[in-house]
Amino acid sequence: MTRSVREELASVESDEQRDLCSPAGRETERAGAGAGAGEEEEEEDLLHHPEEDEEEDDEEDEEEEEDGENKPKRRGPKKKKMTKARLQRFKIRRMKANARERNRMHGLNDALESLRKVVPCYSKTQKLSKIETLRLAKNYIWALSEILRSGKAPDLMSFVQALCKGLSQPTTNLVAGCLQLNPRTFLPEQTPDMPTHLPPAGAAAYPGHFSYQSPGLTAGLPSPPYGTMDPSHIFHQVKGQPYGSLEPFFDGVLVSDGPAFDPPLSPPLSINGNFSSFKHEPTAGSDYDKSFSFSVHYGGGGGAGGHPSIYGNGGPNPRCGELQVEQLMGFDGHSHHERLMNAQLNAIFHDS
DNA sequence: TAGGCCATCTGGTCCT
DNA sequence: AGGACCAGATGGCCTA
Repeated sequence: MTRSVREELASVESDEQRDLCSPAGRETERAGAGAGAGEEEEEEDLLHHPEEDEEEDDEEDEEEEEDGENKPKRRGPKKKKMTKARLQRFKIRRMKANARERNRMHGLNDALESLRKVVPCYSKTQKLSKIETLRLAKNYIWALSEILRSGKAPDLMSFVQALCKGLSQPTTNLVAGCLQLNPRTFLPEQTPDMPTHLPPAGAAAYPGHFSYQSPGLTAGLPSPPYGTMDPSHIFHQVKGQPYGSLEPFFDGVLVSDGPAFDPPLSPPLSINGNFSSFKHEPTAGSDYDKSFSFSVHYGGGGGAGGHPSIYGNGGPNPRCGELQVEQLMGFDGHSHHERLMNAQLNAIFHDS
């Protein structure tokens, strides 16, 4: 091994060590038991390549010998012999490429994690899978676009239906858990005996409390702790953009009194209307095209420090007569939930 | 134990 | 030549 090759190899190896020390690198370590071991084996194989024993010097440009006269000439670039030096360079190149690929995937996963935090259902303990995160994000974007396009706010059921469209059952259950809803109340295929255009039984039966039914009623419902459906997600703001694209729609309603990135987490909103303008992709078995005509009031006093109206510790919203977001959060009590939400919001808004 | 999810490795392709 | 990106393969972990 030449000196330069040896140095480069050491450099790459130290890079990998750095990977192992980084947070993402711990994942590498976990999987390293599998793939990493395999890599070592392969490297061992490469190092003991049969051709290697034939040539010990650095002749790299020597062309591969033809196996025989009878064999047709191979097209394309001729393969070069794997000399020891070439083998080492190949190994180094491969290790570098692997490290880059790892970093790239870590970046991708970081971005996905950021996405998880801004879609409606976020939980550190019950992470959405990658594909479900993307699906939920797509639904979420679409639903918000519909709000902007139609100028009307959706009723909760329609909104949740839109969010859950195409999601797996467990994810749907998770979203339901976040909302403290029973998936049966908004999944048409799961409520054969209940017309989907009717208000959910839970809402009708418990006007002041959107109860979440026991997991036993819903196959595959994950165990607590669930994530939370943070209402601020619905009107999530982009860093540096006080109200993002929602500003025109909620112009005059939202209040900003903080620094550049200190958004009022729960703007005082009173939303009425239906989501009948929802247009869903044609999906087999999809029955989401029905229109609903509920109304949801998102009351709130706004301001720094959390969700005053949602938690009931701020200015009450007298306009909220039908269904308040706080009523959807059927946890034990405000203090507990507030802590939960604050922690989550901190994670969301101070993460990046 | 099968299936889902995930991280990683790897070789190919394209681009600079 | 080297980096970014991609898709396939592989093996580990977890859960029903």
